Amino acid sequence: MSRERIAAEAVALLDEEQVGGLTMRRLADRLDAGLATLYWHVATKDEVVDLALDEIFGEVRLPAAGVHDWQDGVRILATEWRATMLRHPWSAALLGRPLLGPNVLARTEYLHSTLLHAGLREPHLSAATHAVANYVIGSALTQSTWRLTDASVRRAAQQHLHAQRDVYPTLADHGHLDDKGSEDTRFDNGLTYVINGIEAIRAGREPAAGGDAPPERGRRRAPRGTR
Amino acid sequence: MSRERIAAEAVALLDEEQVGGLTMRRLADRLDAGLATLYWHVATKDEVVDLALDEIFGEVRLPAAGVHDWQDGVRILATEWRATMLRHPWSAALLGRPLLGPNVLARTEYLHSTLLHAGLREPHLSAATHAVANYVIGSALTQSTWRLTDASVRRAAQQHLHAQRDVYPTLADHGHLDDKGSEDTRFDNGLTYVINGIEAIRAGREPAAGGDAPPERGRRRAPRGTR
DNA sequence: TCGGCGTCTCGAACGTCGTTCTAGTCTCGA
DNA sequence: TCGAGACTAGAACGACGTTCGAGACGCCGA
Repeated sequence: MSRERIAAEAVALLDEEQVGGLTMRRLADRLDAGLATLYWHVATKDEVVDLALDEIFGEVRLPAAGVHDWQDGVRILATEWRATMLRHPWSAALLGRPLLGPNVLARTEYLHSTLLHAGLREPHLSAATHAVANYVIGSALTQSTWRLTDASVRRAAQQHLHAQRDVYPTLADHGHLDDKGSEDTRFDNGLTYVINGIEAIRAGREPAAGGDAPPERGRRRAPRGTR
Repeated sequence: MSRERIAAEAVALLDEEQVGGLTMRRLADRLDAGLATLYWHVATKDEVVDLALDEIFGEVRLPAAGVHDWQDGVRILATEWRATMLRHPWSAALLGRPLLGPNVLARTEYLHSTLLHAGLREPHLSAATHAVANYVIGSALTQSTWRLTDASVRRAAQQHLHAQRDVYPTLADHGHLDDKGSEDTRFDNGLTYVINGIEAIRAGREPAAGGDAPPERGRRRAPRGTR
């Protein structure tokens, strides 16, 4: 038994039975091993979850280097990232832990360096990096959750919304919970807003509201009176 | 004992001890009641979680109606929303369930109607609504998670990153995990990208990439040949 | 060849959790 | 007075995460 096998089998178990199905006992059974054996290779269940999460982030293919402009690069990465999370919908519910595995870091590295080479500088460099990542995470979380909710609850919610159309007029009238349009298209459009918003700053078309930028590395704050 | 007290006490318990501290037994103790009593008022623990989540979303103050332009309205709502989630960091980890409480719906209603009155139409109306919401959720999730991680783990992660600066050159050089700048500012900047991106579409300054818009309600597709 | 020491395996158990069962108390209208 | 609901609660069940101690396996120096 190896950590790789544990990670792979944990992913398979999660794919089949979602978060509630991941049990140390069940995982040990799948590995044809005793429960204590599993605990010899892994300290806690949280560690298994971290392994499973980083495992699936390894599925996110990085765009080829130097082929795309920054917008396409970001768009490809975000799309791949989201697709991976939707392929493993349990991942969204488990994000309440720091993601520090090598695969996750590699994807963040790509995103950050792409935006850096696009010409972004602090404070917008890290703001843009987080903006894209957070948009992807939030979208995947919302959508996975909705997808994992049984159809009966979904239908009940929709009826509840329409029954209270005086309280929620806009939501009811526009069928907020209905499956209107493709969810993929909605994600793409939202991603476009984010990318266009970043591009406007990058190209200097918008006032760089900025905020308190951290002092540049290796550079000192200008002495009083030089400005 | 009432559902209101249960919700309030559950929030208090979660605030003090995070997700792991919420136990039906502990909650019953805080309510000066037996365990079975609690189960008479509430069917499952999930129900308690739903109550607690909707309870804190009631803290999100809606912007005054008709005072702000749509950008300020969205910005105020998003800022309040995020502040509430950061005030109760456990909320981020519990979002893997459908949010259908009245308080959550009321906030979504405000967001949706604000964007509608700004002039947005499908497919951009729902795309923009989800974009703002998902950005807020993703940001709050990322930040709460990082905040709940003990300082020792955070330090270890930073050192790990710098030790492998050949693997993650950009992240290490820019101190990706360091607390650079204010997190509030970073959130504000990211929100600006999203809002500006939406505004560009709304004002027609960007090609409305669109995608497959659902047919308008009550309107039929134009018959063949009329275009 | 032997003995010993890491590596790996595992059955059994502990404590805690969510949940249920059953029996009990209280209040109030008929 | 009495009976039916509203409400309380002790005790238990099964499943979970985790730990303990004992054993099996292979390799290496003596």
